[in-house]
Amino acid sequence: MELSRLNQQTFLALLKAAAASASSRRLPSLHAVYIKLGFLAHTRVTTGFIQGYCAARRVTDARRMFDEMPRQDTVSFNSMIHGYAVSGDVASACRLFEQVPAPTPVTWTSMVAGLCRAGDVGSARGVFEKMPERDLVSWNAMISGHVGNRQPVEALCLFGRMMEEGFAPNRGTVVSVLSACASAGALETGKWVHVYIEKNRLRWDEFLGTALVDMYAKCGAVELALEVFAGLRTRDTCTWNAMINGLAMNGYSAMALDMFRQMELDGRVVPDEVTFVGVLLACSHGGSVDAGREHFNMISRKYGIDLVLEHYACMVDLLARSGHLQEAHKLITEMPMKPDVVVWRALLGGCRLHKNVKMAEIVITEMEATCSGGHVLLSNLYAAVGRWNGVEDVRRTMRSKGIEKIPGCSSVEMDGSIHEFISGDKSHPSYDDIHAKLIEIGGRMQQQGHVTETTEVFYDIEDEEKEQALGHHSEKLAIAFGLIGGSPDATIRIVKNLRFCMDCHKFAKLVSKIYQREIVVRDSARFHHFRGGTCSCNDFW
DNA sequence: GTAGGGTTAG
Repeated sequence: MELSRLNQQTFLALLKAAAASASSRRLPSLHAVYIKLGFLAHTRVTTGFIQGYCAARRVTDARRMFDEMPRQDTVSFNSMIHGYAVSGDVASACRLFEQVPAPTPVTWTSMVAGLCRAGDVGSARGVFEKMPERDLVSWNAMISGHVGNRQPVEALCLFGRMMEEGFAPNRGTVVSVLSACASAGALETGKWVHVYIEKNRLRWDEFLGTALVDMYAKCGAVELALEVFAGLRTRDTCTWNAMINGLAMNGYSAMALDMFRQMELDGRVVPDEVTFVGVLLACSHGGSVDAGREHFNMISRKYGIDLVLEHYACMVDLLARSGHLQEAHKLITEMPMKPDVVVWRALLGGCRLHKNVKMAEIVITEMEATCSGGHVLLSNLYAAVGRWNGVEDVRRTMRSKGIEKIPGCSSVEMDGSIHEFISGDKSHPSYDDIHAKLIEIGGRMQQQGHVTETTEVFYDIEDEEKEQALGHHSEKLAIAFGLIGGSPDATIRIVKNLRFCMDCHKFAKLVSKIYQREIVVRDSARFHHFRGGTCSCNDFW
């Protein structure tokens, strides 16, 4: 039977609608009609069904139709491969990829994206490099794959290569690249992208606005984030979330809460669970326990949003930080889901801050020791109160369980490229200069009568040795590097993967005073803006 | 528009 153009379009429209509604209950009945009318030979419509079933996470049904269709074309192959890739079945995607008669950039890109989604960036990159020809989307897929797998520096390098090869970035590209800049703290590159957007008049949408606001906020340039945010025509929930969270991370707690109020007043968008992570973060960094409790209660009562693990983690963090250790512990025991290591670590952090060893020991026995974070915190806590045998015990436990301490890593952007420093690493080409600078800094600090804090070094060793070990913390290397290079009045911007230790925090404060340099450090929890010997966090983190 | 790439939290 001939399927008229109208019917074909009607069918495709119906399919699209059916696939869009998450439950996809209508797919089977559409399927039945389709069989009854004998339309199986219509490749386009069958492909539509394949996509519909894939979108409904019914890949097996999609595959059955694919196998039954009389003429499989490139598009149906690609749709099927993409379906496998999205569902996480990379093996099947690979097998089918081998059978495609004439793979196009779309086919290859589906594989690249699928491997990235599955977390195998290495293989994805291998496939990407093997592609006979790449188009813009292929580049975008690989760039976003690196970003999604926490490899922002690789993403930025690839972006550079893409431009060298003459591809003009589009919105998809810049959104991913801005996200890379955000996680790497690459402000200069981010600014360049901003200029590129304006110059080439890329069309603004919520994705682009959000990515730009987020980039500025995550690079510690709050004023610029606010400026962009104010100038946006359209803002969705994500955009507001990026702004609220950006303010919270940078220590502007009151402004973050005010922004949330504005969001409510605006009325065009509805807060979601992410919004409240930002709001609670603001309360936490501002030390506002009461506001935190109020907002926490609001989440489900006023907004009907289900509380998720992150909300509990924030709340435990807030309570524990401000010394309400019992209440924090009680909240953990009462929460409806299994607490994860982030939650326990938040409580442990509070125990360390308030030097409550007893509670910390309870916590450590209650939490399943699967991650190094808790152990390191406990070990630091023992060190802080001088219980060196405790430190050694924890170390031994970690060794026996094969838990490794995550190495500290700090990065600095210099002249548009990112320099990474790993704790204790001596491999950077400028290491000798950095080392000399660190000695110079130490000398100037001593001249001014400052003694370094040594309580957070993990072993009971002589003080000089401890200082030596501290000298190698990654943020110190990065700060020294920042002092050597760049213009003498430029802000030194650093991104660190772990939290600041007490000593490095003090170090940064002193450097900002002695060298009259602004230093901005984003650690794993928040921002620290150092200026004239003080920090925006008021030593509360 | 029958196919591939994009933002926020943790």
